[in-house]
Amino acid sequence: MTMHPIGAASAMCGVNIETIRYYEREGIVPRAERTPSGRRLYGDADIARLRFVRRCREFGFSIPDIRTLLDLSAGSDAPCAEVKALGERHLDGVRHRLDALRKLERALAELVRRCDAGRTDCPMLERLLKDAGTQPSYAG
Amino acid sequence: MTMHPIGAASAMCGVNIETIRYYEREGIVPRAERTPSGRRLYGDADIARLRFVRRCREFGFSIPDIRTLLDLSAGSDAPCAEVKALGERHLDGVRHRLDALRKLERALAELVRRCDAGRTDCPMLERLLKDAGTQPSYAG
DNA sequence: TCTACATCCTGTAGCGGCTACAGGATCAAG
DNA sequence: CTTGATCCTGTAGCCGCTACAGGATGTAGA
Repeated sequence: MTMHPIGAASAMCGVNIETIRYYEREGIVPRAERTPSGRRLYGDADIARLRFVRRCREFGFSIPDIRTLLDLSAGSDAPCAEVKALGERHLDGVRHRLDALRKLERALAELVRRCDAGRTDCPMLERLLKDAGTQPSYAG
Repeated sequence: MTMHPIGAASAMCGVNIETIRYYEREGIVPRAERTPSGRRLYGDADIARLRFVRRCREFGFSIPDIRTLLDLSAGSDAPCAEVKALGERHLDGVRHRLDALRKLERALAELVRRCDAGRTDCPMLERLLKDAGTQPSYAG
């Protein structure tokens, strides 16, 4: 099997070198094989695993979630129900953050809109100084 | 002036005790007055400032941004233009995150939707394992 | 007065998920 | 044989808190 040093592996999987080493420290990917001088070597399976992790991160899964997904994908029994449940929990979380961020965007847009540049008194500062109007509840 | 210990001040401004101390360490609020035994004491102006900081945080402003807002509100010249500019920059950032999160939500919803619990093969895992379909680009 | 218990103090470490060094070893090409 | 790229380990920093440990002080009741 063709083995690649970490730089090439990084380019192939789209995960930055430092992050690959971090994943190894965290046990997300197994300790890589080494050359006699101690340099890491990656085969196709390793690179596939790193790509999987990257894709999971792009979908916003946490490191513990990814650990679970890796365990489920390694197990022999049908994991689909559990995978789906995990995905749904994550989706719920994302939707909550989305709601919070939408509220924040509205409140912030309103705050800025009321602000006419060039005047002496500043409505935006005043609203931040006093209690007034719609308060966002930011969580994202 | 009536002075309050940190617990009462915390209740009045809605900022947690540890966070108040953190703000003091960071120089967001000035070092509080002390009793002879070294306990912090807060007056109305201190509590108003803490409330201001809390409100800024609820609008998602960063600590450095809040420092700037505090400087602007303390200055004697008309700060509205700068305040507005800062608000707009922040709003831009929020909108970018909102876009990213919306894309993520769509991609994730699609990923989960395709997953029928109970089957042996798992489409969700497969899509994470292989390159396929819409990839989110998560940044929030 | 003694005893509980609440509140406060400083200082430090942890969270997540990286990222950015320092300081050194090793490798490939010319 | 030199240059420069690549790699190694280990540690610290990012953000905005939060959670201790271990101790001092304050307050209220018996």
